[in-house]
Amino acid sequence: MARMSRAWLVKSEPDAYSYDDLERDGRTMWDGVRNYQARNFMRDEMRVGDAVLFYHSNIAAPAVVGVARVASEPYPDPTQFEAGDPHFDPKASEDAPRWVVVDLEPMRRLPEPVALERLKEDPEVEGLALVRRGNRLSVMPVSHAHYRHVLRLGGLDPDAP
DNA sequence: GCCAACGTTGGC
DNA sequence: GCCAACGTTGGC
Repeated sequence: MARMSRAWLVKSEPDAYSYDDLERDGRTMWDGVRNYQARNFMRDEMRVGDAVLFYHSNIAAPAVVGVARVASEPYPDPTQFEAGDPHFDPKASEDAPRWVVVDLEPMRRLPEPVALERLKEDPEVEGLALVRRGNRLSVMPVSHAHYRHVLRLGGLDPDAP
């Protein structure tokens, strides 16, 4: 039996890379993740076809703004090998890569962005890592129930293709 | 292995 | 711009 697809949330500062940018590019390499917990989720659990909530962070009104799709298996993050790159890691080598990426593709923009402020007062999303105090993870798992709820809040039918 | 200092994230 | 909450680093 095929693996059940999973749902995730990724954060991005829109000044650095926004959902608009993802739609413009059509596909992007999700590079620069330098946190072990986030890395482990990507490396060990993210697979092609998984759904991804795309969240804009570090702005006046942080919000989930769209849905993306994991478009590749995890593979070594090339920026870790590039001296001079902001994400260069001198302790990583081609033989022993430390960091991974996946490719992401845009799926649907949410007709109504779902603000963090909105989620924080919603008992339906209790347990969602995003609304836990002090959470700084940039890649986190989202339950199917929470994923579907966020889509509905954003004005999408979770059962529509 | 402890823990203080430091750096980063990200909401506000 | 502030600062709380973390994660990492490095001296010991």
